[in-house]
Amino acid sequence: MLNTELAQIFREIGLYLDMQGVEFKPRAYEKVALALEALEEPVSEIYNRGGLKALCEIPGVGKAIAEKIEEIIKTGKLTYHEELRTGMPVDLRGLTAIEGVGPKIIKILYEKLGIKEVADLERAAREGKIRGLPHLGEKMEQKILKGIEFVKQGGGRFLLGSILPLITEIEARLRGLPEVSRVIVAGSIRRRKETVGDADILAVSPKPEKVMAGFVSMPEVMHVHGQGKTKAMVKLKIGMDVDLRVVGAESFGAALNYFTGSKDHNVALRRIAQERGLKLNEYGLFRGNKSIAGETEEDLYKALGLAFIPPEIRENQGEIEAATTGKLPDLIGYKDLRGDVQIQTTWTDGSNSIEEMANEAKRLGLEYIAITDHTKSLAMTGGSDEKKLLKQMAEIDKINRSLKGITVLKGAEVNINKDGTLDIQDEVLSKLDVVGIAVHSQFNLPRREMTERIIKAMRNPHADILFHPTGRIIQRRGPCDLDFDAILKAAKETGTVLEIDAYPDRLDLKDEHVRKAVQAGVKLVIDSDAHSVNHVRFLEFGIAQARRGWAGKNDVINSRPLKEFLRCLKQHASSQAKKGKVNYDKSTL
DNA sequence: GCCGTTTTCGGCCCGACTGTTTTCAGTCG
Repeated sequence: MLNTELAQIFREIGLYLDMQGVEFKPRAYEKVALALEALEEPVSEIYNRGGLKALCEIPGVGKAIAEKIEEIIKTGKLTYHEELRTGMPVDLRGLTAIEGVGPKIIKILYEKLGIKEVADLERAAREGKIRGLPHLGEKMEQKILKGIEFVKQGGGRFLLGSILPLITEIEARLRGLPEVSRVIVAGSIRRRKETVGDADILAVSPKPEKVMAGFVSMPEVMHVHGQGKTKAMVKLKIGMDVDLRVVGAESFGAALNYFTGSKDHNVALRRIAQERGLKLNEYGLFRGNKSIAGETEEDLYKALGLAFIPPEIRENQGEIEAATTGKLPDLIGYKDLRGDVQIQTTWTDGSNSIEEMANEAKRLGLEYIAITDHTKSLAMTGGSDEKKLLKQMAEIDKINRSLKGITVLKGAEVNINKDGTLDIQDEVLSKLDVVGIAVHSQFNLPRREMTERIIKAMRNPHADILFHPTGRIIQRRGPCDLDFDAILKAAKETGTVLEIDAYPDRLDLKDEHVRKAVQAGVKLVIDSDAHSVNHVRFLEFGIAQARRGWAGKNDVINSRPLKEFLRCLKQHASSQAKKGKVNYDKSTL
């Protein structure tokens, strides 16, 4: 039983209890569902390792839920859940995915019309049977039909990198309205989550109605869900919902904090406020009726006794504890990178030349780049063999002689064969400055075989960086099944650096892996995986991912000047150490 | 049902908007 399946059982119990009007328990079950989904280790393994006691260490799991988990692991089902489902056998997951449909409405639909699944609901709505039910009228009937349509279109989440340009433009346009003094995009976009479900925009204005009117009449808007005095909700033509909220300047910080989330982070902050006899809402932090903070987020955190917490790590994953004890990490900054070390060119499947890529990187303020075209077993990209690589190296030498202000390093994205060997001979690899290794085929090997394959490749003395370590492509391909802890251990042992591939649909490593790597003391690079000059700017998404994983500047070696960067790579470190030029000590890297 | 350097019992985040209402329930974030 997968963690997500367990989570779904508990989520459904929460919904059933919600229907019955039970207080507080629904939230306990929902919370446990989220906690289980966030776990990397299979719950069954936790149980096998430490029984009920170990289960109780999962946040939100107490004695009662631990016993329920045990029952599911032992029997494959949960009697309590089965009983609830027998009482109302409906497709909770499908129905709650429809906007405006929650547990109470589902109960009414089932009891009055016998609706069990989305298809039943759609039919009933089309036949006009929804209107007239308690709490349901003609408008809800239409809203439900629209919601079903949206779900059918696969509506859901959007890649951060694909929607950020549009949202930034909308933000700029709002800022241009004469009635508006401040605008900022909050929500999961401000936290730089890799995918976002909607956009939350916050504005300060003395005339909210005018701002609302300007917002809902923008050409990108397809539908207005709702429009009040201070809040409007629309759906854009691209299918994404955008909420706009207008507040007064005195509440800007509190509102920004509230709309940035995450929800869990906010709940935790409010609890802290409460413990101090205060009340926190989107208008400010209050003692009685008196606001004691709220104009800026900095004030707010300070008044709660916390250091300022960067938006990227507001997930209630330990950042609040760290902020109380002064142990927040000093995150890498958006301007801290000095080089980009994965770049493809027209030599293989890129669309720009080495010089063009170098000039773009220079324009963005970088000091060095590594050209890392594909290698021969990736035939469809025209991957380089040894001969072509040597030719490219000579070409790079030539380019470096004429290029000013940026250095081009010789590299390759070397393919890892199925057996863990590399598809370029060591003799040629030894001549490269940067050897990236990557899996590009046979993604579905069993966990053990895949892990051993990659570790074997990492043990090659010339392999410097493991590119896109899990191989996932967001919304298209899941990660390879591998033992990430074993990969980290091998990285530490061999001095192999792990990549954060900043390409918006890769972002591989992802945030939680980054955090593990940082904790393990494994070094990272952030690079763009650019295949065109327009892609080098993707570095910002990689930096965001690194920040979400609590990485500091020190953890990311391409934040260092060129010479230092090279010293951090295996082959350079060891070869120069041999020559007695550098005191190579992995522990200081 | 969970949780605890104020608690093993008594708390559990808070408000906007909509649609259905005749003062509010449900959903959402």
